[in-house]
Amino acid sequence: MSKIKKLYFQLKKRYNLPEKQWKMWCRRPKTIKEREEVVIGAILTQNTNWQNVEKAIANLKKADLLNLDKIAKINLPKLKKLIKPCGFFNVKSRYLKDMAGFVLDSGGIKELKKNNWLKLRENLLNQKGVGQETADSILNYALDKPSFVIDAYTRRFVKKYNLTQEQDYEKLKNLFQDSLKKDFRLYQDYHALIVIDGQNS
DNA sequence: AACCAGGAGAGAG
DNA sequence: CTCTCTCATGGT
Repeated sequence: MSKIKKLYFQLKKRYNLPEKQWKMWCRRPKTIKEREEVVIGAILTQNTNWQNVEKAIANLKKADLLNLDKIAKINLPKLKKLIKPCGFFNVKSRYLKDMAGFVLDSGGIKELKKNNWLKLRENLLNQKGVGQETADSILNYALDKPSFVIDAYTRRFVKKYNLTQEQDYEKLKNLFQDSLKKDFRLYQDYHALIVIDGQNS
């Protein structure tokens, strides 16, 4: 068994991965509304801690704007004001609107889910404001696709357990994917454990 | 008061 | 292709 797989069982046992430990960013969305929230969160959380994102999301929810249709229509200054707490609001507001447009033009979340996800990943990467991490977050968390997310937590995790010296995003991604069954739930759980382990050390 | 927190794009060399 | 700079807020 690979080191990565062993670590998974080890961490799962140590942290007893129960539903209650699942916070918003690692909870499995079911409804379209929830999936759209994940997409929005994926953009807002860029280079920001989750607490600030929660404030921005709370603002959007309070204004009843926490869905892609509304985001696509709202005027830019208003959107900026609402997402201000999570920083970089000038770029993120533009990214959000672009993303909303992209999803809607594609026929919505439901249609996107039917796409070949490798092709969809390419399309996502062509969107301004969507890099590899954001694309994989959307694919894995919002669309139930087995695309492993490499982020700052994952990189620290890899270093902490001496899994490899590699820094390249794709190579790190493959390191995990090649060692694990292609299961989007497993990828989500693993990433949640990586974050929990990172916060407990 | 500096520094960090789940990134990505644009420009320089 | 790799490096550096910029975008900006909130908590410690």
